[in-house]
Amino acid sequence: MLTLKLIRENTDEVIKHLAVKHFDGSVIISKIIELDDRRKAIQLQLDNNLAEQNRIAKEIGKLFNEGTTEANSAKAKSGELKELSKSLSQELNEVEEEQRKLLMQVPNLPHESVPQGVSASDNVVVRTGGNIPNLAKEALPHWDLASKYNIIDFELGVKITGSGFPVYRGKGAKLQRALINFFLDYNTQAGYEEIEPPHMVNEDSAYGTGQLPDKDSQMYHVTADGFYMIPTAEVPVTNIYRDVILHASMLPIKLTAYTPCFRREAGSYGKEVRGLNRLHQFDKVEIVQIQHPDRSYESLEEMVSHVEGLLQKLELPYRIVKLCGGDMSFTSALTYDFEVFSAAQHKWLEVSSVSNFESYQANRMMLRFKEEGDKKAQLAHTLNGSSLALPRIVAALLENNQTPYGIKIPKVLLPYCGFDIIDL
RNA sequence: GGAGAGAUGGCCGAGUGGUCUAAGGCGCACGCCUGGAGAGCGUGUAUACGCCAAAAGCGUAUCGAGGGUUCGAAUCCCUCUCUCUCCGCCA
Repeated sequence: MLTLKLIRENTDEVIKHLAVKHFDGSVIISKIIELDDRRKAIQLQLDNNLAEQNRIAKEIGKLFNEGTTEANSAKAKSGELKELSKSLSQELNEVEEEQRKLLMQVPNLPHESVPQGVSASDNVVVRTGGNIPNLAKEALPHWDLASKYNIIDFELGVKITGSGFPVYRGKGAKLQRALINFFLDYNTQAGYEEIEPPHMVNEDSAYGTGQLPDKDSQMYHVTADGFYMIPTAEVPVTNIYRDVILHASMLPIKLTAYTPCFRREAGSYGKEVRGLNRLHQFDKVEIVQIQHPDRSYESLEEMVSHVEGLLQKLELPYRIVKLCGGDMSFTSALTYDFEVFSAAQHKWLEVSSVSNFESYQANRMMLRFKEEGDKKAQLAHTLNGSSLALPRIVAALLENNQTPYGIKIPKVLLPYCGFDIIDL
């Protein structure tokens, strides 16, 4: 959520920047400011009114203490004021709610370095690495390899739950565990504190990171208890600091967590989602940083090279793209996507998305910090990224490393797997 | 799931209708004292919104959340949430 201060003080700038995200803010912004003027006027009147009521009540209290029980005219006056206060505060609530609703509809401002563009094809490739293998003509896509070596069973998942819930078995299951451990170790060595958070969250948390109200159809909702299955560890982990005021000296806070992720992804079926390409449940290791506004872009770059290091160790061909205005998420100010090349599908697959949300999430969840000696708390910046999402990494590993005699496992995973090849 | 007890500031904890402008303590910050430290003494110690060009200052709200009674609610009433204890169930 953008701050009212920013909207009021830099109205034209805000509208101009929103246009990069192809969001026409002119009408909604002026509506928000208009509501804000009304809000202030109402609150001034209400506050004065309440102050008068308080004054009368104290006076009556004084009379009682002095033994006088007659205070009927004051009581009547207070009654009138109370009526007025009631309608004013109702009006105030309505205005505030309407303003909040509008504010929630305004996306985060893109950073000035965000490239212009409307779709993924306008994203800018900033770096590439690794080598794309030359596979034989008879090379198999990962879903065929998965069944050939009996390491992932998609049909069995359908029987147990439904499509998009694969069953990993044998070396396939072990590979999952190896990747998770490898990622977590790599992150904690870089100073991230390991967190194991709840896999379901309440409504407040879902609002805090922005999954609600607009993306509720993407989350599994446990209606009996009002919980949501987490679509990413970002939600529970970032919400650790909801309604918290930190000391500036505690920044940056760096956290990492492995969790399964649950996404309904309603309505998307077909070739694009075959095999591991898109699932309802998948494993992911996430990194989160809470940082001082002056240093959040340094952190973003640090997180980008951190994730890049993982892909290099896995010896996968990758590219890093900077998302254009039209392809960015609602809440992000700047996002780098990481893609690996899946050689049998001849496709780049997104395996990580590293973003700086600046104060957009922090404002929504009241995550602030106080500078030593300062009286006023200010909003922190939040950042997060995957390091990494497993299924597409597995897809690329299987396809790219296939040989006639089995699938080779990257050296870095050997201590975690205990094997260096998946064969028959 | 059943029965009971609770929820007060950064923390502990008092407070059952009117100087609550929330006692007291701990912690923290600053000052005095000291050769230095400690002890002691003193002062201060939340958040949001609004008024004000800004600061100072002032106003309003906040004692788990929401509603109600009353001129006046931390205190009384209703609803909800959460925590604890006991029982039941359970990895």
